[in-house]
Amino acid sequence: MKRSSISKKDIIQILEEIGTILELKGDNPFKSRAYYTAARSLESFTGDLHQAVTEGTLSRIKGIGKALNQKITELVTTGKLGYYEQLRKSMPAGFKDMLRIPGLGAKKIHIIYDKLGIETVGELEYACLENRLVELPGFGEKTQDGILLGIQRLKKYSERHLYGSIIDTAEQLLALLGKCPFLKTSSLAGSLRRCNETVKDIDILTATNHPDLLADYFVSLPDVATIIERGETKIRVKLASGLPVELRIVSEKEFPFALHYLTGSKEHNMAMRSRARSRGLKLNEYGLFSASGTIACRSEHDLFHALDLSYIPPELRENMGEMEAAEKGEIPRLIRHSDLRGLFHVHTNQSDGMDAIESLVAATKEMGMEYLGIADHSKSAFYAGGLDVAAIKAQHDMIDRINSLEKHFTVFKGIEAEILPDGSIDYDDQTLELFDFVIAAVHSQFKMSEEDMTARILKALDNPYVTMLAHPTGRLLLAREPYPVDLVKIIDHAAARGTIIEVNANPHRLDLDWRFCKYAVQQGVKLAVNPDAHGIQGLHDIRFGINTARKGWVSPADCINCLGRESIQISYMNQ
DNA sequence: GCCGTTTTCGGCCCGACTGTTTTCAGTCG
Repeated sequence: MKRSSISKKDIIQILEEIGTILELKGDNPFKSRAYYTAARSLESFTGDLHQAVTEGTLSRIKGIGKALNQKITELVTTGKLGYYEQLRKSMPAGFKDMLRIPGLGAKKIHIIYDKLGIETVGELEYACLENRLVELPGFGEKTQDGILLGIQRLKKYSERHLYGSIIDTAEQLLALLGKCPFLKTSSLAGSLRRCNETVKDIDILTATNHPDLLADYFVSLPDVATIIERGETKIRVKLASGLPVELRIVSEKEFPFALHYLTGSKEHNMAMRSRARSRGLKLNEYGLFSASGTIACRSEHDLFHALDLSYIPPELRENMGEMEAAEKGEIPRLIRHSDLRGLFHVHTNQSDGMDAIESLVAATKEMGMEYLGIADHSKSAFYAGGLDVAAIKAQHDMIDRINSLEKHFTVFKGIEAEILPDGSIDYDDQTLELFDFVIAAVHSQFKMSEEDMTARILKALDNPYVTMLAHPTGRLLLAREPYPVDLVKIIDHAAARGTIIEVNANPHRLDLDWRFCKYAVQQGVKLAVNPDAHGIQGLHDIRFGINTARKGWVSPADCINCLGRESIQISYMNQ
């Protein structure tokens, strides 16, 4: 069979775009949903697409039937899809951007196009300013104002935010709400509660007997800048920073159902509701109902049990296998912050870190850890003050001195060594031998082909001194795309060689991605949740890495830094 | 376009809010 060079990512994007175009064309909404569903299925599919096409196993993937099988096969073999090309030609390119304007959907975009001939966001903005939308059927002054405001906001704010950059704001908001005398219970919900790496807004759920008074309290909080929407149970506002917040208000009795509903994901909710429906029940955010009445649940645990499922932690609710696992009672005991016994990948002021080893040791002990793995940059990272051999020896002397004074704590000697473009490590074996562990990392030459980059990293993993692989894709969330690399190959190779893969906890990285953690764990790869700290403050980023690991189905047994210091020394440190 | 313990056709999660309407359509999550 012929094969094109089209990537899985390209295919996913095309399927999503087809879904969007069908939506815009006013086609059967379930058809467009089928394309979105297929795109999501491919996202979590870790097999080789070319192989699946060759072997005819594509239709085994959930959500891919006859038609999508054909289309994906065409994409994989030719790199193109006639249906998609035609579809794209049949609709102005600007419609896709218009769909991003809040309050504007497929139907309204069509009316605007049919009556005014508007095809782009720019034209639309101009038409609003000329007051030309108000006369359209179903439109009015407020709609036009809303669209104009939406366009301006779209220009001003990026749509997504890093989890790490808004979780504090969210928790502060929750704490402020906690001071309201009418509040009974509250919780964060939405993608923030599911610990997604980036989120669109803050979702908060509250229970009270006095919805009006709680709502008044909320909208009068000093940080609330504008009220976007205010109903009896749902309020949407923007904070002064531009961050959207949605508050839902329910009764205490409804709280568990609403919490589950508002936590999502949407796909998980749909699966839950389908499951309820198939048992003759109805599930919504207010309760679980049978023909004879309501089924009381005091917690989310009760709700899952009522549907014959074991409890599914919020992080796993992505409809990526959690329903099936919960049905069989196979949800793993996910890793927790308190399982951690030590931290690797910490930089000192000897390369580009801010603090001295002694301070980092004290801070790590304060966190209840038994060991600390120092890993400054290696010599090729001159931009970061990478260590030459003399500096390494000086650092090791210092670590020896510290260790000689510590009875219940060990500092391990490590290095974040550069994987050079040819896949070699930037120290000779003699130098590498000096370390307890070596973290291999790519920091240069990102613009290689996927094939070359994969070969580069595979070769580095073959180096017997390499203990673990740092941030496998080099991505910076919302800032820099991952370099092209075949993660499945990397993970398979790490499994074969016993190389550890890092889950980098820096909130800008969170790399290895949770979608691949699950695959790595299934292949028997051990992971290390590493802070990649450049100072004492950065040590606490570890919590973001724990979130990612939990989302990736990682249990304590899969994570080497859940081992005590003696076990880790024996099992994983170079002798 | 997918799917099957209401199965090969006829469903597909379900409700809140807004704005434009006189009872609902569109959008959103």
